[in-house]
Amino acid sequence: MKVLVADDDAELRELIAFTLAQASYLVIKASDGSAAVRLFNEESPDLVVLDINMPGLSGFQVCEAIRARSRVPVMMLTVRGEEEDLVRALGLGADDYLTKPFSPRTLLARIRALLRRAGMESTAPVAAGRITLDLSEHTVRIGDAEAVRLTKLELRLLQMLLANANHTVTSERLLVQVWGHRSGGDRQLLKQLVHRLRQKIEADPAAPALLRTAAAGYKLVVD
Amino acid sequence: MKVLVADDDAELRELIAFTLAQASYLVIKASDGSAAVRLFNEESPDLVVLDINMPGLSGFQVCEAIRARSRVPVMMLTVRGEEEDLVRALGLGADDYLTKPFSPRTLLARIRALLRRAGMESTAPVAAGRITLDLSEHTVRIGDAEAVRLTKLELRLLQMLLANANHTVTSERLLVQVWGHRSGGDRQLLKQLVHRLRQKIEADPAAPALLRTAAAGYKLVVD
DNA sequence: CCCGTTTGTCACCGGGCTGTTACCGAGGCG
DNA sequence: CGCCTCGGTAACAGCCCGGTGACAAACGGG
Repeated sequence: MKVLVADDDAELRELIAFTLAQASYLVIKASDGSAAVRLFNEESPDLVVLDINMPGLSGFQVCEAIRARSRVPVMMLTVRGEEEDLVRALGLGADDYLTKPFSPRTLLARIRALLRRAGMESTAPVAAGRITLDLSEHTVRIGDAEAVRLTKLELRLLQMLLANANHTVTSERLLVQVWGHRSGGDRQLLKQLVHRLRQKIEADPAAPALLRTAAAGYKLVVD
Repeated sequence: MKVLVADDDAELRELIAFTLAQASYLVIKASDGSAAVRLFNEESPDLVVLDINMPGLSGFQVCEAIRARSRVPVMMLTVRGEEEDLVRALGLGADDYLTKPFSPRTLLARIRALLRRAGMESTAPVAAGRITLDLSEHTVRIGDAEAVRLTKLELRLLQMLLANANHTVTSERLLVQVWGHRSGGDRQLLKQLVHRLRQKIEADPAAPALLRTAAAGYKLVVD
């Protein structure tokens, strides 16, 4: 599950990101409004956490831009006592809000409630280069080829790699994100999963062009 | 639209009641928890506003009693800073909450959002493609075929799928929407219900053309 | 209260997913 | 050269999950 967190307050942003990562959400961070809009288009998150007060584009404007093309759940962050903000945010299509300060537990409970309500059906597929991932259908399409059906784990792995396209992701991190393992040691699982995924997405699985082995991990190469 | 308001604070209760009445909701008032449960059973409201701190039965207990038999939207009222309360309330199946004090405008906005989510305020389309649902008659018609009578649960399931025609709806979401289950334990129920519904609406139930199994859920395929 | 309908539960099957073990080959190093 | 490590590959077995049938429990109208 991918979550976009947009807040210009670095400390709060990292706290939220850490909390969500601990709960095995895949977190994408934005430090201002325009970055939030760009990352939303690039990453197609399943949920967006938006601070209202941001330099450049405000949370309202970001919310509006998102709502123009998606019904993804949006949670707004506000300072206490600004009721006008709440009414306006809900009017723009935000699904919920939190009043700062809030506890990590509260944040998690609300986010889970939102995702439960929304049924987490991100209609928009995730894409990078020639690779298009359809999370709701559990399929991936390479270029013009036919869509390939993926298993749950394969989907998670590919989602992680796609979120870091052209960058190496360490085996350690993949283990944590895909299986939730806290300790290392279980590399065999990853080896097998990579192998099975290559069988499905590589033209020549023996000579990987997309899912490459890199130092201490793997990397998804897109054009 | 009928709303049950339960709060032992007479002043706040009347303010809420007045606000809702102005917005042309029909309001039923309860001044303690046991009255709330009794009135809920007698009146079958479309939405419940529950104060957590009440003499006798607390808002938690009332919420629990309501959730044992209904999926009606529940909004909890809490005092500021009691984050534990929020987590507990959402865990018990409450759909939203408000922190006292709040403005009438905020209350109205949140209640409307809740009703919109529950699909009670929108004119939910009861038809898509060749499939036509008659909610009052509990029947469904496929193309020119004769209308088929459905049970309550079958109707709810089909209604959910129809509202998301051609899109996968996760099992988790279906469980919540049809039975109101909070924990995702019981897949057997869904399996059986899908099976029974297929017997009624599919030409060849062994090879489903309409109600197809999809990754992590089901999908209603319409042309 | 009785009886048919509806709903929940149990058992079983079969297929695909996943974890495990074993083995191979390449490369590093004494 | 022998040993070790590490990634890739294959094979296998257990497990999970969806489909199905049978039956019990709960419900509901006469």
